[in-house]
Amino acid sequence: MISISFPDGHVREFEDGVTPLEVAASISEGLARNVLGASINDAAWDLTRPIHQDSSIVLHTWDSSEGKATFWHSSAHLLAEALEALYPGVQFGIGPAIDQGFYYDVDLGDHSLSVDELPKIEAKMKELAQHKSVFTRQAVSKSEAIRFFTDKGDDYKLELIDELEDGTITFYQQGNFTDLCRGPHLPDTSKIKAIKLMSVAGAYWRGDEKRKQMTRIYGVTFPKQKMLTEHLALLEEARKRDHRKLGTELELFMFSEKVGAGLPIWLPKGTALRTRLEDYLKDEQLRRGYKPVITPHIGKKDLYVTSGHYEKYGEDSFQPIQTPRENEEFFLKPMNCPHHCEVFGHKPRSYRDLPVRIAEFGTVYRYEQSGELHGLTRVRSFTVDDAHIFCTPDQLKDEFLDVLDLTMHVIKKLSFENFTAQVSLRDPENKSKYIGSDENWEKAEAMIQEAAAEVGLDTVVELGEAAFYGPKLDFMVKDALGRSWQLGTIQVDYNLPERFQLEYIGSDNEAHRPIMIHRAPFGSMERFIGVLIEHTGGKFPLWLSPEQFAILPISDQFQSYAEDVKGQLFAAGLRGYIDGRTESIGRKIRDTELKKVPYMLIVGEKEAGTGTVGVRKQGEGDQGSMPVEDFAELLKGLL
RNA sequence: GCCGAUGUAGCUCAGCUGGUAGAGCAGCUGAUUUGUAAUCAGCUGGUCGGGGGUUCGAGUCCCUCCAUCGGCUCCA
Repeated sequence: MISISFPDGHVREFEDGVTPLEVAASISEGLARNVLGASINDAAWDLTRPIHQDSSIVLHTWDSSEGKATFWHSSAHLLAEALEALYPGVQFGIGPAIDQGFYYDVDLGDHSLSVDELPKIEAKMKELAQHKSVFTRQAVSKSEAIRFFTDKGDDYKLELIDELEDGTITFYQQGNFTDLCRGPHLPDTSKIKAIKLMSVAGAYWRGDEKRKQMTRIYGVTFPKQKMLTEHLALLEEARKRDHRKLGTELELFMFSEKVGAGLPIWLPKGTALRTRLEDYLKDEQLRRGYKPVITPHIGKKDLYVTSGHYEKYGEDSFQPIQTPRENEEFFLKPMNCPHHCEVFGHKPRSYRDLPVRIAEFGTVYRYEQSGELHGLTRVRSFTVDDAHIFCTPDQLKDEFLDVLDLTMHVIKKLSFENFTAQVSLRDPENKSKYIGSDENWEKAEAMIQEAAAEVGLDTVVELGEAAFYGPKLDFMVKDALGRSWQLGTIQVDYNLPERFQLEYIGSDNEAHRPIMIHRAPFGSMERFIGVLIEHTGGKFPLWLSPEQFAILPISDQFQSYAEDVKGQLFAAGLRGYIDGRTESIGRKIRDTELKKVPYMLIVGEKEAGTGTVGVRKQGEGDQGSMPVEDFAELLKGLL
């Protein structure tokens, strides 16, 4: 007998060799039916794999991420089995579960797979799932594993095996398909009831663009058809919130083929929104002692040689602009920091003047590869709500904490509750990618983690995500389709002050090197607003909304009363317009609803006679009528 | 940049195996003066993404460039 302990603490005795599935069955029939995977002593475990020692157990159902991962990983194997049946000779890379499903990277030789073939593969998967093929786990020696895939002719698997320890290698087989795999898997394929292959994409083998590009097939599966239907409906809803679609519909911004790809053009409504966001941060920064500056959009090549940007990105930037006579070379600025370093350095600085906080909404231009461009979230020209803080080592922590406070303030103000704080450190395997001494890097990296811990911020650490001059604390937010974007960022930098030979005179009358903090709470106005559009679905908070109200006269006769109301509301500091078209009230309401103007004010005979407005809230309908001044107060209370 | 797909009026889309473009909405004009999500009628509007080719004839086929979409790689 062995004893097995459960997450709630209680312990029960079972026969030696009991399987998690049997354990589940001993609890309830329903659990046995719904369980998808298990963890034994925190290690992933197949439901049908015997347990031979005293253990702790966690049973995973669909409601847990482990349960879903097991389900989707098994689905990837099912996809592979179908592909092997339909495309003999296909070679397999990797096929993991991901956030919303799974994929498998395959090499189909000369055949280029088109989306039209997906239904056929889907059908094959369904057919194979119904065979109720059992997933069998088999430990194999490294030489056996190599022999198997050599015979099969799968170079990718051989490369993977090459990196594995002998004695740790397992195969999983279901039906006629055998794969190198760590597991775990479902007991059999029959649980996979609903299958949808989503898309086909290219993906470099092992993520290396110098290696072969494989075909990646994305799919998602569910234990019930209804869940798939709901999932697809949810995706459809998310597409409606796509900022590229809403941005066009609400006339916030546009792109023009003539102006150029990745160069957003802000339309009046988008500009109104963006300006309000900028003004809000500018005010906040003034209160916190930032000094706004304005610097040019280009800078001499030498500036970027000094900063190190030229060496790092010179080839991958927009190429220099040359003056016609002198052949001087200027680059469009890809960052504001070199300019700001010059601002700091323009006069002698005393320790008494520090910290110096130089702020600028600076527009920068970066060459992004054509395939990378994406609405407002990945563009070639964007405006950073940038500032650079130059301080003494003693001040660093406090300055960092103040920046953190400001960033959290912004995130809260815009209700981005679901962010991830990511500590982006350098890749210890590849230090040559970065400038500066190990000592400075270590100091900076330690400081960021310390400060984050101090304010109780939950962070995830990512190695290799640092900027080339320093580590970062990045705030990541997901878009409507679940893609993660970096918004706010705080970076500690010991290196640029050195490269620019920046100094201040300390109380000891000696020259010292300041430390620099780069920070941008929004990150980029473009990306921030792109993500904001998706979060709000275009229904912006009242203080940001380009129009706060629309006055809808029932007929022409009430035009002058409408003007009257508008005058009163303008006087109260609110903004809006009159829809004076000769249209039915139903029509005006519909159009205004679609424009997502927060409040509609219906004015007709009743209202004109009593000095009131009929208030209708966007998306919520009629709110009854109230005196104009009450409405003004109501709105001001909401700002 | 790479793999795959798409590109027809301002927007959403139709256009079969090649025979020289069509709808709804928007816009304009007129009528309607309207009470909480589309009043009616008429009209305008497209070098079918650009260029090249095949063909008697190309929105439909081929090449190429551009842009967009889904990914990969990259992201100071």
